[in-house]
Amino acid sequence: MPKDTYIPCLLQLFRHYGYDGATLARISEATGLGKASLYHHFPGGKDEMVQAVMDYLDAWLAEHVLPSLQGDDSALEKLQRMCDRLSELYEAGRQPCITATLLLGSARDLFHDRVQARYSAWIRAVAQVLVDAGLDLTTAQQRGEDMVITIQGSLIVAQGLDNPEIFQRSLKQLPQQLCQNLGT
Amino acid sequence: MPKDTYIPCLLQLFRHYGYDGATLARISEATGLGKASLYHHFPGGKDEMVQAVMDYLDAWLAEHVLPSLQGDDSALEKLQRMCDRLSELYEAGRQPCITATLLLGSARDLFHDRVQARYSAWIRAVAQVLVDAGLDLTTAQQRGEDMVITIQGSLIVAQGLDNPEIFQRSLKQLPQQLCQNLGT
DNA sequence: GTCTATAAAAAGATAGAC
DNA sequence: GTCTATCTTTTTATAGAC
Repeated sequence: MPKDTYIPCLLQLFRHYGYDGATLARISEATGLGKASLYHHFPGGKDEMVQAVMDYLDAWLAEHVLPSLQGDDSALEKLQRMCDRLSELYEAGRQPCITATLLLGSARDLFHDRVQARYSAWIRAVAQVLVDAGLDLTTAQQRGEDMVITIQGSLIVAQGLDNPEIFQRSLKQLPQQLCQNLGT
Repeated sequence: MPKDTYIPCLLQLFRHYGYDGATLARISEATGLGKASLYHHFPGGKDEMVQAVMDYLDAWLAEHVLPSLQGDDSALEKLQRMCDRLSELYEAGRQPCITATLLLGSARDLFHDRVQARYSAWIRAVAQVLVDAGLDLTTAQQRGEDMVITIQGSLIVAQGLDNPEIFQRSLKQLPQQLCQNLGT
């Protein structure tokens, strides 16, 4: 089997257990591969596995999320499309975000740069949509930050209260909030 | 030294490294205690250490945060006082939250109940303030959830972008947002 | 590409002296 | 209450056969 086959499984493991908690024993069991086979696909060990998962997600975001912000329709419609895609990514609030998991463990230093780059790009893309809709740059930037804050926060709280609907409600209200006081 | 001495140090370790990442070696180095001494104070090992940290935080919240929601002044003033206390707890956005760290690792099952209880109590307390100020119960409950979402989310993003000011800005805007459309 | 077997290192935990 | 020494288990990683 080509190594890409195992990426979704690795994503699942790392976002649930974190870098330290996703042990080779667990990974071996979940993928059905022996440890030696895992090192055949990922000679760099867990480090390389996480990088591969991040590559996969970067591609997914570039293909499915960011394009939803393009087009001729209104900012509100763009942001609603984006939220629909994000709901898929996090399975309607039932799945944690791997960036949060990586930021909050001992592997922070290893992956911080990648997480920072992704957050920045994402915030920038949303801010651009709002600037195009007539908002000033500073406010647009803040609302981009607010979007990531709301996504990450509602995923945490959904986990903490064991209630995915908290994520769903937040996501539903998000586009309206981001478009508040837009001239158009 | 009595064991309470080491609680703040343990809090620091667990919220930064998570349950798995806070190894006995690191704990030993940070506290200056040998492993055997750690087991003298905490016979249950790391599990008991985390429980002790959670006890400490529950007491801190009960003593410093929840009382700020009592009194005769306005909802806005109460929530502003609460936010000031939270800023201390998270050192103005430079420290992660231990509940998020515990939810996102392999120790989730061990501590989920405590995290859930804390979130619920906190949400309830804020909702009560808003109900007393005239808001309907459903909206008040949602705003309580929004408060935890904003706190947790902005701490994550502040970590991810290495910029504590994101937390500070969110916290500053939070009381106004929670009091939106209040009759009084 | 996958396996069994094994090694090497790290982590959790305990015994017993001081 | 703290230490050194030791033990057990887990985890990461590799060698080499198929």
